[in-house]
Amino acid sequence: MPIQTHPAAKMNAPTGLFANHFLRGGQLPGGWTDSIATAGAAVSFSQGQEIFSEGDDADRFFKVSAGCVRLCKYLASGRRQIEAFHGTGEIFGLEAGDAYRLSAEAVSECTVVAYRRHALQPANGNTALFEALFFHAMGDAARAQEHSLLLGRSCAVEKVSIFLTERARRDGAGWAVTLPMSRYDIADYLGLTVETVSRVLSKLERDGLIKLTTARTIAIRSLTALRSEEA
Amino acid sequence: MPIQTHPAAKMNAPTGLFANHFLRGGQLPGGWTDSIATAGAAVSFSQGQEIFSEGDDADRFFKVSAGCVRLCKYLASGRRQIEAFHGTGEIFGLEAGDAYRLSAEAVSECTVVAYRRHALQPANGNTALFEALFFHAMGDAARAQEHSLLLGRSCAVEKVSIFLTERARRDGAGWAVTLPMSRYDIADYLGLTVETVSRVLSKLERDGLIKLTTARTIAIRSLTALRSEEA
DNA sequence: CGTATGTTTGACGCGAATCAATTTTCGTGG
DNA sequence: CCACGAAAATTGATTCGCGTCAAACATACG
Repeated sequence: MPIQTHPAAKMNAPTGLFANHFLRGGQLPGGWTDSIATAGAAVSFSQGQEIFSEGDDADRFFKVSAGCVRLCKYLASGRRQIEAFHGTGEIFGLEAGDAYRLSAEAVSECTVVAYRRHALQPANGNTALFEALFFHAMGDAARAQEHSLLLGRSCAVEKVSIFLTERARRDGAGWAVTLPMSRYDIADYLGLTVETVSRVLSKLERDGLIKLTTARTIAIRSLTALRSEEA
Repeated sequence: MPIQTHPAAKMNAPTGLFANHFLRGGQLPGGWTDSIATAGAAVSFSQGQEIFSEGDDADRFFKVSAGCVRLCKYLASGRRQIEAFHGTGEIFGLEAGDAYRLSAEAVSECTVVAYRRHALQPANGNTALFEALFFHAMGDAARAQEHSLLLGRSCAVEKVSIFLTERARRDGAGWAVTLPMSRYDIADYLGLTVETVSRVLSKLERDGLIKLTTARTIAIRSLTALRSEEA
């Protein structure tokens, strides 16, 4: 069975300002990076390492060239909320203000390329880049809203099911989903505890919807059934 | 005691593309509307009326000139999640795709002005408008992420407390917070039930943090104490 | 004034968090 | 290559916050 197409991918091209770009979450059209100065060569981070921290001066933004990055926020109580995971080709860390509102950390060993924010100049006639950034911001907002929906109105089984189908759609490798992140990361992304995530995965396996090949590799037995678990 | 300034308002002006605009959530600089064609005069909606529906052709976007609008999504199960409330001066309904991803409804009697999306042309040299839209999108993303944090990692008391302090900050009318929306709306915004919202408000009143003057008017007794209820 | 809608309060049950204990996985050095 | 220790993941027992169900009360509207 083919992986179903995400609703957003079905949209037709709109008119006017909106006629040129259709981007998947966080991505920008190829070649755009040539038009602005980079802050340097690609930088690698080992697993768990911090790329930038909430409150840091947001003078740079990044593109993932390999691996996976998480954007998260820590509360005074020690709780953590992961806002998003960013994989290869996606950009992150572009802020409107002068400080990062979230921290970025390497989920897995990863490589990112940094770009200087002040290199972005709207007056230089590079409307294509400008448009791309605009759509990036719009995509960010859309994904954050989807995330809110997930967090606000779903029970544990629904959350995990949605997470898995979304993952399956992303890496598009058929039924095998490879998770770069830990159960803790998944829990903090879904607003659950590690134990609950683990329990739900076990339940989904007992029900025959998935198979936990290894802890970080999940085979999806029935995407249809899994989707039906989504509210 | 003065209402505390929201962190975002404290940011210093950044450089480059980011040097010109500092906008509160969803707002655009005055006068920008003169530069594009409107779809017509202001339109009024009565309480509860639908402005647009999820899936509708998103050829227009709107600015609230009076009243309050809610953006929400309905799940198949009948559950509803409110993503945001938009008050006077804020714009909403600007989409990257060709269809609205959310429905917009009038929370209170309200008036909005519609603008044609295709009137937005980046090539006409109107970089100021373009920048404004970019920052609008960035602001949308930021607020959606704050919302995620709220939904994912807060208990009922924290959610309501954050909601109230945010409201107090918005209308800035000292200690009296006027709520244009019902308890149902608040509940669906916070990912709670009406009963829980009501119970928490009663508890906050019992504890002396607020005073329920009328159902839709709340006097804040101690903003400090209320803030300490936040996570 | 009566009906509908919105709000509050109470009783109860369920789902997910918490606390606790294994088991598994994985990185590291012998 | 295997042994070891640490971290990750799973599983179980119990608690508790919030949802659900139900009813009383308040407010707005025709």
